[in-house]
Amino acid sequence: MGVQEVQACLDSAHQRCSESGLRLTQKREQILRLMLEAEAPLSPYEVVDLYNAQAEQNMPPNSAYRILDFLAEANLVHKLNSANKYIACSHIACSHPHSASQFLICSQCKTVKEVMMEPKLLKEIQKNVSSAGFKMRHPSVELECLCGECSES
Amino acid sequence: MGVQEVQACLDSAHQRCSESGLRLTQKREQILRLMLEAEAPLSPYEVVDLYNAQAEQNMPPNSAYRILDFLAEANLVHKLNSANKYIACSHIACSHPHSASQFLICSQCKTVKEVMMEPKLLKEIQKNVSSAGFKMRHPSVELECLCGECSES
DNA sequence: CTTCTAAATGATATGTTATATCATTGCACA
DNA sequence: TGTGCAATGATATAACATATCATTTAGAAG
Ligand SMILES: [Zn+2]
Ligand SMILES: [Zn+2]
Ligand SMILES: [Zn+2]
Ligand SMILES: [Zn+2]
Repeated sequence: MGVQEVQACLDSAHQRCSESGLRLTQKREQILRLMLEAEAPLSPYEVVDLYNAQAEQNMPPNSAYRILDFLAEANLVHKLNSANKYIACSHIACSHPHSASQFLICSQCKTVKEVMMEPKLLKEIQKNVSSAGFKMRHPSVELECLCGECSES
Repeated sequence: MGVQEVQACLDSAHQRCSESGLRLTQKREQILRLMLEAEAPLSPYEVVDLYNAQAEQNMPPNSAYRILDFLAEANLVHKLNSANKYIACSHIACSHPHSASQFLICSQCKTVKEVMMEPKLLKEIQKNVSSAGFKMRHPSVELECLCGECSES
């Protein structure tokens, strides 16, 4: 992701946060930028290492955990449960509201693609939930895949 | 799950394993029984504790990890990525083949319900994967929910 | 029924990840 | 310019996961 795209995401993130009364502090913004530039899933400890290398500071692990939690709560990053890592949302600068996503994860090269679920599909899933007497709060659809490149070789 | 149901699952598991050339050893069977009786997600360390309490033996953690891995590979238990726990498959004794499942997880009481995905739904998900140029290997659909009881109170 | 072999399990150590607790900083608001 | 609460830092430790090598066990071969 180019510098100007990253900046667009950060701007959009600031706007969205202030609209919802969330505080995108300097540290949180720094971590978000880092995630946007990484374009790959990062664990909290990997975030710490990257941050400390770049900023020549010393962020403690619990701060990384807290900040990633915040960003995930704000839908600016997503947690990939199958890897216990986080990845920047691919739709921060998009105008449409963020609905549920499918995450296509290449088991070989670890590339991740975030695809919005069509309303029809989401409704289909929702239907099964309701008929079991449950109420859905947050779906997590992670698909272990092979990406185009990796399935060729 | 009653004693006779557990036994039916174990019998079915033995049959399925021998058909696929897998070895459902004594330890593996003991752990599977334990999971069937628990009817709740258990972490490897919880399995160790339960086993050691019941059998008054001392299973090391790595054995629990290995055995749970084996059982998951054999589709006799499933790994819940969002909790890093395992739960016995609800369809061991069923005659139909095991396709992909949705896991409805109550965030409050941690009840889990495993619901088979209808082919139509699976195909819908698959479609999005293909159109992104990926090949699906193993879907993980975990839905953070409130169960019937918990959503009332 | 032995003996052999590979797979499974145990023992042990250690690396990694996650969290708990309290102190300190810094920003919003009066 | 204080005052209070949210955010972050410092530190310790708990919980989780894995690596390595030894030992046992189960199945195959003779
Ligand atoms: Zn997103
Ligand atoms: Zn790939
Ligand atoms: Zn199942
Ligand atoms: Zn519940």
